[in-house]
Amino acid sequence: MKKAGNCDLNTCFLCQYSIPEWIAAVSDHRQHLFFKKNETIFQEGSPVKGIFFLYDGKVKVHKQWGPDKELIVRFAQQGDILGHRGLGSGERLYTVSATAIEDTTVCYTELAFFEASLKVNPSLSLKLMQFYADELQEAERKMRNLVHMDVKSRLADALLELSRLHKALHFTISRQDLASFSGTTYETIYRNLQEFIAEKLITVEGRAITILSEKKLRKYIA
Amino acid sequence: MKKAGNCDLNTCFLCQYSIPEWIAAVSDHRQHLFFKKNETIFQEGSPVKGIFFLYDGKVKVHKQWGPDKELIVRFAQQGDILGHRGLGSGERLYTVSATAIEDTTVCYTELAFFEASLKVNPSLSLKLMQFYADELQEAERKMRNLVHMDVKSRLADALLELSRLHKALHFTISRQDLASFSGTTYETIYRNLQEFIAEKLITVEGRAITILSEKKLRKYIA
DNA sequence: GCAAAAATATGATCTAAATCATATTAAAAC
DNA sequence: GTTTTAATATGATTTAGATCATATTTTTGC
Repeated sequence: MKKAGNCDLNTCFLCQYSIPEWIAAVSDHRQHLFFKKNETIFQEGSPVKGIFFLYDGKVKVHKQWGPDKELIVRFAQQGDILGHRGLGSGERLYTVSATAIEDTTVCYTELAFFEASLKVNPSLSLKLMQFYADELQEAERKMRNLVHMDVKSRLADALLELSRLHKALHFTISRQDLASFSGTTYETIYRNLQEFIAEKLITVEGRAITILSEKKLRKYIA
Repeated sequence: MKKAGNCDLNTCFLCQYSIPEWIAAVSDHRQHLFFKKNETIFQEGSPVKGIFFLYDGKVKVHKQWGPDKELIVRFAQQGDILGHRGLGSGERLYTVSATAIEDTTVCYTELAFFEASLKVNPSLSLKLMQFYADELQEAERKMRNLVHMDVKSRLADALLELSRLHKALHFTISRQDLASFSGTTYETIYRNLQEFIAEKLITVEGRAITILSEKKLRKYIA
């Protein structure tokens, strides 16, 4: 991790929903950080010192289980806030890890500054609250899916979610990450991908996946 | 559902974190509702008109799956807010159902009034945000448990959670609800309860469960 | 550029937990 | 207070998906 070039003060969650007068303060208090692919941005269990905003790149937000198992709870996109789970009432420890899955630039602000920003910018608070509500809904939907849907349906859901995030029918992801995101194992993902390929719902070249029929994929979810 | 006696304007999430000057307004805008055991307070998929606060009784917050499967995401306690997931950015539909599991009194306020309350009471907004952060953390922890822990461990987790909520080692819950809360089926819960009884970690009399060894139960989770 | 590590491919085996089936008991409704 | 309905008890059967094993390919660190 090293410092990186400046962000445009216009892209991230913080800048987008702060009043114009506050942007100068943001500019003073932000810090740019660069993470290479596979570098850890923050680690589950370590103390929360600040909040991150993804300026460029891709990040997976995940929970560890033992030495070699994980669950990916979210893929963060440009502009997204990272580390906000630490704002809860308990001890201030990150409850998830964040890892760059490609070279990534983030803006960082100390917790105190972010909390000041919330006080100064009502619409930032409001948006953050909405964001929490949305994430909570999504987490609970996923919980229900884990309990009641089979792997193939969860994989279909994951593929559609990834397509939505990338705003494209084509995207790149490792099978391992796809497994961790679908709440299953590599082997099971491998087999189910084969099935989707055979059914001509997707094509796969290495890590690149292309959705051929969003519609048919969606049928697996309902 | 029918009207019920007045609340004390001191118990619920809304009153607790509103400034004293606002309480009169709350008093004017609240409505008391009474729900008998098994009555639905609100239904997943129906439009959000307002927010509820649990004054007395017990409520399960659950997601439906098909005609006869569900997942209980939370048991609400006295003072708790209900319906707040509706505050997200999407369409204003409840994403969960809430059902009284014993005779229950709730306070109800229309959405507009609650949103006004948020604007007037910064500490209410702050608390709500913390509450969201906490719920999100918990939901993601449960997701991880669903993926990586076996049923027995999840049952242990559920029992300890129920004990925490009731602030007692003794509580009452149907096996069906315990299954829906642990993300499994009635039969599997039945068998695992038998095992815990055999191991002398709990005793069971009808729907009443008593935890004998919190410590040993906790070992199943780590 | 090469060695080591990680990710992928794919079959074989195993097992936890779902489903099915049926009896019994308890609770709620009329 | 009896009928209907829902919850509980418990064994038998099935199955989805995890785990294991091993070969191959790809990526990454030095």
